[in-house]
Amino acid sequence: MENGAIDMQSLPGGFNLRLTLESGQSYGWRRVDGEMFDGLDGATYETVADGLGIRISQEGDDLHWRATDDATETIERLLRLDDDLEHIYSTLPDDPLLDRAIGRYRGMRLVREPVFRCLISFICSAQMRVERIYRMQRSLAEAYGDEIALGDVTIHAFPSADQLAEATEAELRELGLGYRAPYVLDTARMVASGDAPQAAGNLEYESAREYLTRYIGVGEKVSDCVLLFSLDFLEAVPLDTWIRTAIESNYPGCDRDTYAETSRAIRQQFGGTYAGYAQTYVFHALRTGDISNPEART
DNA sequence: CGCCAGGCTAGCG
DNA sequence: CGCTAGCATGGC
Repeated sequence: MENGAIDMQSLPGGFNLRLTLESGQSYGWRRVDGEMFDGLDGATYETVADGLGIRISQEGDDLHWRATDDATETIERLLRLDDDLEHIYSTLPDDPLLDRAIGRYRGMRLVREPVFRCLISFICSAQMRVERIYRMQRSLAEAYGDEIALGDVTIHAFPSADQLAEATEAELRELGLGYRAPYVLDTARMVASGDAPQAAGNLEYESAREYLTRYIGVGEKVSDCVLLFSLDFLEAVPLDTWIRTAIESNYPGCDRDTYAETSRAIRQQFGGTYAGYAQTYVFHALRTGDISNPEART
């Protein structure tokens, strides 16, 4: 077991652990000192990544961690501490909605999620409330994942594709996955048989989005989530219900006939390269109701 | 009770 | 191709 702290004082744009892990991007961290969204500061979270059991919490400019081995590089990668947030903010457009979201959520970073659990998480996300998605992924981890001992606590890893491929559809329905159960199972079996989603990483963005729809339960929107939250396509803008609402009210010129065309328009509206950052700030603001949309029709 | 949630698939025309 | 009915489950 090792302990450490990462000093984030000099990190451009800062860092906010709670916003980063409770904004519906990653469903792979479990909050251990309370339920998700209960608003407590100094929250503590656990996950397993790179085979390491990790527990982290934030106190001011320090990100404290305890892990089964040195987890510094893993944490920096998972939480995108390599992103220059100030530069990214500077590429996003000035508009009332985005300005207020950035002002309120300064330090919220995108995540760089392990791709298989990201894929499964967002297959499960279809027609599902964010709060329930967290519980579903935790159920999958407890039912099929490895148990990692960290001191006197046990952390459940998200199952590998091989592990999840051994489940049955009936079991997954028992966990409350509903009609997504066969999607999850078929996708896990595809990945387990060697069809790796990482292959999308070598493609140009729109080709990559098309590529991931090969998996059962993955359409354009879920594909965009995987590209954005796992595969470093920061220009990806998942067109979910909240973003579509924002497009209608705030960026009506971006509303087109097809997903692909609306995607191009909103990506350009959000400054191109880091458009996915804008998407995530707007998504969190509208979903939580933290910010009343200045352009919304009442 | 009805409605809706980070949509997708299959099966039409 | 584009379009849409149907889909599980739980919380309000």
